Amino acid sequence: MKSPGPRPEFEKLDKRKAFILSTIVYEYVATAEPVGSNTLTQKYNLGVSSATIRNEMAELELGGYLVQPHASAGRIPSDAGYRTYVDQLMRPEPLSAEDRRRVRDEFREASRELGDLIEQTARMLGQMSRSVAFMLAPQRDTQTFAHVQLIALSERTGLAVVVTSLGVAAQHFFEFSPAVSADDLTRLSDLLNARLRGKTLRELLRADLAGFVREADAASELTSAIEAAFRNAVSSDDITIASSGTQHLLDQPEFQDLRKLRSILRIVEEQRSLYDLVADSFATDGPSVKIGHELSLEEVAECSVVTVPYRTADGMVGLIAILGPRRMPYARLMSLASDTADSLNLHLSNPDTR
Amino acid sequence: MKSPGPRPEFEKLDKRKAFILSTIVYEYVATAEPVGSNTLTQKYNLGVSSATIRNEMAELELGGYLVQPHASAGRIPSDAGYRTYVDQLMRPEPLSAEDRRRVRDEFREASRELGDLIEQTARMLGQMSRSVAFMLAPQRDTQTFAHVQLIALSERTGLAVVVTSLGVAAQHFFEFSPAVSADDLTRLSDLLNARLRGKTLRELLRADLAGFVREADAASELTSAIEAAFRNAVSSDDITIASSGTQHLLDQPEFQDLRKLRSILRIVEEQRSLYDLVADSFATDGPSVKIGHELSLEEVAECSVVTVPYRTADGMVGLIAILGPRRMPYARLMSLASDTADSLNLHLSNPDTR
DNA sequence: GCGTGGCACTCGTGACCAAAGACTGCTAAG
DNA sequence: CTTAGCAGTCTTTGGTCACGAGTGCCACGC
Repeated sequence: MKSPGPRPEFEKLDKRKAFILSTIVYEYVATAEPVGSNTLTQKYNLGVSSATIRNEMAELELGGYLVQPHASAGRIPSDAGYRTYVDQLMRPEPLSAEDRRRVRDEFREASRELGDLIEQTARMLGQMSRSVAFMLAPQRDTQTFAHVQLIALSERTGLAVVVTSLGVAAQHFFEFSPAVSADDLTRLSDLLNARLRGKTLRELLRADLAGFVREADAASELTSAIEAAFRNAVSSDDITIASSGTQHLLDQPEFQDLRKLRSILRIVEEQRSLYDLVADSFATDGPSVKIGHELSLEEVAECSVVTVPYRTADGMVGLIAILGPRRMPYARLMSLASDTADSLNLHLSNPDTR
Repeated sequence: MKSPGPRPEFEKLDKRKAFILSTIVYEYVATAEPVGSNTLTQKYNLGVSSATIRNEMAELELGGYLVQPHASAGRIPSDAGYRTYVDQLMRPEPLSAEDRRRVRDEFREASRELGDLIEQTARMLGQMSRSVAFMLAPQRDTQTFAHVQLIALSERTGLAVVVTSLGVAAQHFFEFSPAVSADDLTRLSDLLNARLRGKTLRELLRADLAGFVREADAASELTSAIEAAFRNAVSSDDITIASSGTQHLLDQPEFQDLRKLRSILRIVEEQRSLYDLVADSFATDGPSVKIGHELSLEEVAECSVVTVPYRTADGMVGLIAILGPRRMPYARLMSLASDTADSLNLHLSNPDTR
């Protein structure tokens, strides 16, 4: 503690400390065992004795980069340790040729319908990451309106289907009395399509729906049905999330404790929590990482999440996310998520693939 | 072994054996502990001594109704024991007033769109059963066609949306060259709707699509697009299954073993396996139960499943399923599933609710 | 000042063992 | 047919002990 600054321990790490920290992260990620000074000197070529490492490790612990699970154990990285590793120390790790090929080929035959697409991608990522992968569909309010169809199902009931360039965005059952003719519905559909084409869904909400209904000479009761359908379409209440790979959590030594596992599983099943966990990453560019307590839920304080946004042709943003133990192979998962986002972007922006 | 028949042990149980077997099932379901003769005489009013119970239990074991986990433990029911209990011994257990109310009220505000509906129901059942609940959407090939819309997205790409009375059944992106006019698409849509209304989806596949396309004077390339969309709509490849409540498995003592838990989780995540597990129950009427090895997958040999079909207004059949440990409260779960199916049936058949 | 060898100390882990407890099956008697 | 009693078996639990891993610190040497 002879350094001048007020928080000397958070100054930039010297070269040796940096190397030791990286090595500890690397080793701990690989083995899931706390790393001791002996392991370090024996398995890696440090050029100094274990006693020196011990001193360095003690300082790293003081600096908040490492913690000791118990007195006679080695050290493991703290949240801050991982953070430093991810931000400053680790080298990017490109995917293996085989993995890269798999990611690229995944979309060759893929659907363009968004729901199918995110489910398929989630499944692939779950397998390849050996972690929990989940996919958040793009916020819908900026998708481009393509079509609305009011369909008569019976004399008094109908279905409104709202379609965007990415597929069906919403459907809404409605009823009316007195009866409305199928012709009315068709006429109104046609008029809406003519007037609204090219707008975003959000803009639809502000359109003069009542005016259109009058213009089409249709029953005024339909106004509220259409409005409800549009509201439904932009609603972010039903966030679409596909997830896959929860069973991999069971392989992780840190989740042998069933209580921990249970609360994590609960989070993963609650789409809302998942959404809140990563929602702020929609605005980022490229991969970003949240480590341990940086996640806003106590239940996943022992997890980390890698996220990458993906974009559709209309510039809408969805999110790829991979959740695993803090002890995750960050570099590889970031590459995996990035490459997947790239492939997905390509697939979504190229109208000639299907 | 003094009875005359070839399999005397499977003859109808006498009254006392029946009572003992029921009590053992009851007790084991409640406590998850093997049941011994002492527990039985002390907690339940048997009127005979534990030695007598021991003799009876030995015979029940010989008859295949009970097994002993190890020599100095009590007995637990075998698959056959549970089967006998479910088929012959147990009394139906109506839901509590509160639970019944919850099931009834669940659909008051519910959507009529099938996807939303089964997801909501699965969530409710997951909570109320404290087991894994899953919902299989009705086979689609018998749903009634309501509408098809061919929508131009760009000069060379389009989207076909197939709608049934239960909501959107399928969407299919297509492309064509040379370009096709939006008018062509509209004209063809109108003609298809006029010609096909009221048929089942399965029948659509046999319709003379090429003829319709000619009749509408539309580009013949569209034939294959429509065909693909229809095929998509009836395809049972993408079975829709919603599931909920996996975290409850962790509470069960029998799944503390992570290996077991893992393989079950894998099954639950694989929709295909879930489907195969219960597919034959589509044909049943009312609740049915599969116990342990009666399930075709070794991974769930320690589980049981309760299923109940539900029906839509068109007479289509979906499935409610609850999967839990063999040691599940059969009577209650059967009531829960049944009542839910009833409410769902009502909701789906009544066109005035929405 | 920095690195190093050595050493005492702390803890968690796994092995081993003994005692306790839970049930059973069997036998002999009512 | 039922029952009390008893011997036998097997799991569970708790405790002790030795071991090993790893640390922190100190004194020494460059």
